[in-house]
Amino acid sequence: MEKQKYYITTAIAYTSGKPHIGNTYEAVLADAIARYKRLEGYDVFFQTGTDEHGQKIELKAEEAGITPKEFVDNVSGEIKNIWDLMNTSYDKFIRTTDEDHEKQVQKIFKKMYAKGDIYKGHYEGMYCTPCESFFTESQLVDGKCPDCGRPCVPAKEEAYFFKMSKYADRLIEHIKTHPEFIQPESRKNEMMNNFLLPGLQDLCVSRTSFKWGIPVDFDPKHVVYVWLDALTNYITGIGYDCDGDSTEQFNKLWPADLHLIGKDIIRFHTIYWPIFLMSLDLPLPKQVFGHPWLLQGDGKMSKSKGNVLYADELVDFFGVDAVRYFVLHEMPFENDGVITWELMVERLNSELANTLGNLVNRTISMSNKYFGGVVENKGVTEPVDEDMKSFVLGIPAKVSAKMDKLRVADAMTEVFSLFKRLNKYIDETMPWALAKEEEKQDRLATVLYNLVEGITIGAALLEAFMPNTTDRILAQLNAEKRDLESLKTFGLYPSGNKVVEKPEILFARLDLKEVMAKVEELHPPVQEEKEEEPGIDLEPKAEITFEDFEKLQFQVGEIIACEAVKKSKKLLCSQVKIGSQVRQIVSGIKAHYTPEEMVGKKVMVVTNLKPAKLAGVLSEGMILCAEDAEGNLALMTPEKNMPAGAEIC
RNA sequence: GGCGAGAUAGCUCAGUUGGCUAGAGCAUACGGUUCAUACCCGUAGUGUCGAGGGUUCGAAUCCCCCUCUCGCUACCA
Repeated sequence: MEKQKYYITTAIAYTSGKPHIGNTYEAVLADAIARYKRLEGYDVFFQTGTDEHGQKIELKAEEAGITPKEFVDNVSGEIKNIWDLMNTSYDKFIRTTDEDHEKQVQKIFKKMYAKGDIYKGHYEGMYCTPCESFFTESQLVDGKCPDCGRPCVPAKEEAYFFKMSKYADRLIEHIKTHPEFIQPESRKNEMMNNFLLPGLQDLCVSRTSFKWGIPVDFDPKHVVYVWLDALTNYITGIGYDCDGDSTEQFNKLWPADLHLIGKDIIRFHTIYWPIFLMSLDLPLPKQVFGHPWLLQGDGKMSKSKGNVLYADELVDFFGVDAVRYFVLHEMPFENDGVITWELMVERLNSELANTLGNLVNRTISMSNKYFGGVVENKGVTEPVDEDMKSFVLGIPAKVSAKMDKLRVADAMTEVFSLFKRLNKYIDETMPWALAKEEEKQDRLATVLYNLVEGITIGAALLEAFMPNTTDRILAQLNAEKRDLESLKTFGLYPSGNKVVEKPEILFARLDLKEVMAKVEELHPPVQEEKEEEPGIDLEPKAEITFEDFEKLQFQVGEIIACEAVKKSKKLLCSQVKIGSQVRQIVSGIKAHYTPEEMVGKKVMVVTNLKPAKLAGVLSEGMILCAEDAEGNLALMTPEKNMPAGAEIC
């Protein structure tokens, strides 16, 4: 019988810099699923890769003084190295700069245009370069990008648009009739309620403001929108051709069984991507899983805080399989996971070193001590054996059930419960006591045989998560790798085999204090932030004349009262004394200042701004703030005491 | 403001269609054991199951209301 196919993908990684452990997690998770499916007998195709176009990369390359291609070659190589270091078993590593991909994207664009799904229009609005996104004026946060908080620049482009609304009903229907399509389910509601049901906007799918992208071949001043470019990797990577000349591989693999992505890009994968596919008359992927993020304990990972964890560094500390274990185990299904040095050391010691490593070690030691390493099934069983055996034989089904639901962390926990059961079996049978009695030698041999067999089964189940560890255990036991089918039988370890003489330590225990000391050395606490504070470069706005500037009126205002705006999450409403009058000003700074803090402050106010209503509250001016790259705000206050109303000029 | 998810042991969480004295892991304490990487095994816990009300013979579970947290989204001059 021909094997059933299973096509799994990760999101392709954006080549703007080195991926941290949170990004690496996705590749490891996909790898665990891919490996498990292979164990189950599927013909698995696992694709990952890098997303390499866009203005952000064009700018980064310019900063680095190299061409965009050189830049992405470097970063893509680095990402591939990390994926390899983590032992991910991808079948294809696609790059969006691959020639065949680029060609195909151009053809796809043309086909959508010919079909009338893409039309030419104009786009006017504010543009955020890092996010590659247009926003309307009203969407901006203090003139900044609502997604990343960085500055936006006004832009008007001739642009191509995709008629999203044309397929919206079909997509809604599909989501309703395929409850498994979007995982976890809570994400489904968000997409439906926020985007689909209110009505989809047409999507701008081309850019003219930069060059580093795939040109629209019939209108070369446009490049294809990066998301249209990136999403299609899932089909171009396996040989899609939109002229109907797709490869056999494509016909076999598509539709994908699982797109594994971060929860932040669910929208692109469950709305835009399916609609693009509909436009191409292709079936939709069976499932999109938006996994949660892996965060570091002391706040979000951030390069400026110096607390970013990278896979290669963690591997230096703990080894590849331990790192795979951490990221897979600490990641729950729906909520973000947290990873800390303390937690990693704790997991390593208690689970990997104590439960698993020590079990293998003591079993091999006893085999050598009592029988010179020869493991023989003498068939002297006792009632306690049955309970252990049925427990061990029950685990594969449990693991399988968890994996079917993509509960990888839970699946791993099941495997470790097997090892715990074997430790208990040792206590139940007390081999050291049997060893002292001449007539119990055959019983002792049977017990040790059962242990070796049990460990062999556990090791086989570990393969998807920690492939190296599986190999190392089996090598020490002189055992063959088992397929899942053979795990239904207890006793397949060849009786009379000899285990290794000296057990190898699988996972060495680590001392938390020593680890922390080393970490400190590598990452000196960044107290003197001021020392090397990186400046922030903004997109330059168009030059204005002095007359333009003179139109603005800035004055010192004293906040005499302040309260939160009831109906809003971000707004504070302040009464600001300016000269003899009091103005009411609403500002989006609730996340940074409490109303109490605001009162008494002297701040910089734009006083001749046209009044407007925010969340139904009148605002007669604007309080000015400075904002850093992470969105932290600081009120602008006069350096010396100045009276309310003083002009700022 | 809209939509959604959640609040259970010190910590992280499980609790399927309402049903026997509410569970697991980690951490803690005590006991056992010595083959092993000072390891393993066992025992013990503590819970107003967020607050209040209701339905029911019976509610962590269903309904109402309140408080708080989180996600997405809108607004954020």
